[in-house]
Amino acid sequence: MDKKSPIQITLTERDDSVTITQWVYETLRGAVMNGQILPGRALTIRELAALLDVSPMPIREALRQLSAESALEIQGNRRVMVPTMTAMKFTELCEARIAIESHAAARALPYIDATRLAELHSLDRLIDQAQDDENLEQISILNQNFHRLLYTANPHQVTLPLIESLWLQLGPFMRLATSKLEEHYVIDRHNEAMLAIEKQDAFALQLAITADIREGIAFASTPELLHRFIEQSRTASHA
Amino acid sequence: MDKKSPIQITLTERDDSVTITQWVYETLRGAVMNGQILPGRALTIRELAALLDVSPMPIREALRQLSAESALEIQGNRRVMVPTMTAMKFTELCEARIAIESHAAARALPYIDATRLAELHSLDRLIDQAQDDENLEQISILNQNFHRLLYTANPHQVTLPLIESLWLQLGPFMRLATSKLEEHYVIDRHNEAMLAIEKQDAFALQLAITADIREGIAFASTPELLHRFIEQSRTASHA
DNA sequence: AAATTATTTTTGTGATCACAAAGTATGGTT
DNA sequence: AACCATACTTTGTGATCACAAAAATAATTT
Repeated sequence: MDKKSPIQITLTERDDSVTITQWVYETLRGAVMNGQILPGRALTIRELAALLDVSPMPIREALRQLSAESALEIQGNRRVMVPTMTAMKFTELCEARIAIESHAAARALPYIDATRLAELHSLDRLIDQAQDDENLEQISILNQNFHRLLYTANPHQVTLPLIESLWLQLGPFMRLATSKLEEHYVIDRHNEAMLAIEKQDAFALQLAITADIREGIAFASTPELLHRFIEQSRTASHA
Repeated sequence: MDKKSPIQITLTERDDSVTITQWVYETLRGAVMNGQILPGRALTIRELAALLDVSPMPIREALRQLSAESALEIQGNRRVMVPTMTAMKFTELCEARIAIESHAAARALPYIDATRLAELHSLDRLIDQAQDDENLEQISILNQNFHRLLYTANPHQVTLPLIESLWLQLGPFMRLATSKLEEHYVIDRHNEAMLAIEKQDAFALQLAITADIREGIAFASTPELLHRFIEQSRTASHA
């Protein structure tokens, strides 16, 4: 058991108002999102239960939910693991993000009022600030919040769960991408998006979102770098 | 308990090679898909356990998975139910289908070889046949198979789980729509799609898929009819 | 020594139990 | 008769246990 790569999960204080299962779910979700669990690493219920100091039951439920969200993968052996990434899959995930998120943005556009636009602006300012501080973790979170705030303007919106699933699958690798951030290479596409919102220009908004996603992936990591990392992470699972 | 609307779930023979949880999941999924459970109807673990004659455990797992797929909804009370539909949500689901599925089709196009095209053709013939027999249930299933076969041509495809989630949410209402089928109103957009495939014309394929989805919803049910049914189904939950 | 079989351990699955919170019904008070 | 407090029931949650399948290890044979 010890020969398997160790898992270092950041544990947050558990609020009693929340069920254990929910807490486990959020904890494991965070661990996957932050790349704390290596792709291909087999996860066992009892191991995680011991790690999080709970009974196997909440683990089972959380694992099943994460699997349904494609954050984890159930192999034929009934074993659960973080899915391995391939360059092609990475491309597909990014293109899916663009297709769905630009659609979600256009659908949200008519519902964005002055209040929400102001909120978007203030979020954007926080992102600028985080960029000055070079706080990569923060940038990533705030960027997600920006997108979420945009799409949820549509009160009838149904795509956010799908989008979050894609984020989850890309999570570990987005993190790598941002970790390579060095220059002021990040052109702020959010301003472009907000300008489009003010003009109620759906097409321009879609272009801005598309560009934002594409650059968010490409700004630091060249295709070659990406490719190399992906292949490297696949071999890591053999450890 | 008996004052609640009764649930009539079609039980299939359980294969021993499959886990009970898996069987329960498929059974409940089918029940939701076929509209056998009224939206808004509260589902309890013990009730379903008694109904399917299994212990509460597999029910719990299946419910959690279905909730993660947006097939069921967890209320604040921790109660689980089939989500209620609104006209706006219905529109959003359809538009999401179009956005994602036309994208998935375009992405699959380069991978469709002669073998798969032949399979698509033979599926299409089966659909024609089912249409002659006015076998609505069959048409619905075969139509899904057609779309699935198309999208899964792409070996790196990541959107099918998302698409299936949308199908699940639309399920009960798609069923209504097809139940209104009377005339030969159904123009076959599948031929259009397959022609586009032969020409390797991505844009034409997207148009065909879009038209297919749009008509699949609209061909029998006028917006007014749809609206009326949706409102009606909402009040049904008060029974 | 390599491959195959046998044994032991680990693991997921599913059933049962205990408990607290939510819901429902009941009975008493205004 | 309407309202509220109390008792009772139902329900989800989480822990524990039993078991069979799978994995890993050890033993045996070719």
